[in-house]
Amino acid sequence: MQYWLMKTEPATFSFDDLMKAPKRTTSWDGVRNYQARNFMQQMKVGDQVIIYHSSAEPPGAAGIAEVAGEAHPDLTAFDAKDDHYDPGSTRDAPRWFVVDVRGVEKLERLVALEELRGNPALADMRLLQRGNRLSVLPVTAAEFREVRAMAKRKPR
DNA sequence: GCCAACGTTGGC
DNA sequence: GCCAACGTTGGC
Repeated sequence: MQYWLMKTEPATFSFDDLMKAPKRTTSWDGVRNYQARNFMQQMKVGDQVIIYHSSAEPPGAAGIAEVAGEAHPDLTAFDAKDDHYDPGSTRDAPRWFVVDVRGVEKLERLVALEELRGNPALADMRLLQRGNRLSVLPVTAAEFREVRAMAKRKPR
């Protein structure tokens, strides 16, 4: 089993939106970055995912999800009217993929980015590396456990 | 293959 | 709204 972190802007699609979705599941569409795509293609059913709220006040880890369906073509790339349309992706040769993500549980509290940065146990977390902009990132098992543990403790 | 211009992400 | 840190595009 592997662990991941996926970013979303809660103003567009929040963790609560995921929990309210049919079967608490949604296709994670719109990823248009090759490195992020490659990570999604590595995901297996049952992999655990931290859902992270970006461009939020405050930004931080909001909830836990799991991979419910492995990579398959992102249909929004074929739709000329969609914001994420890419004429370079065709049904014969899809360029972009989604995974299906199922909400598992909301964290007891949002663990803010600032607090993640302040935790020495997370010093190597990829999310916190300078200049990181990837919307899909691997997380180690230890980092995953630590973020969950932080949500159960009082904020510092 | 180089690299300047441009677009995007995302924290602040 | 600003801007650093990217990734992408396209001329050459």
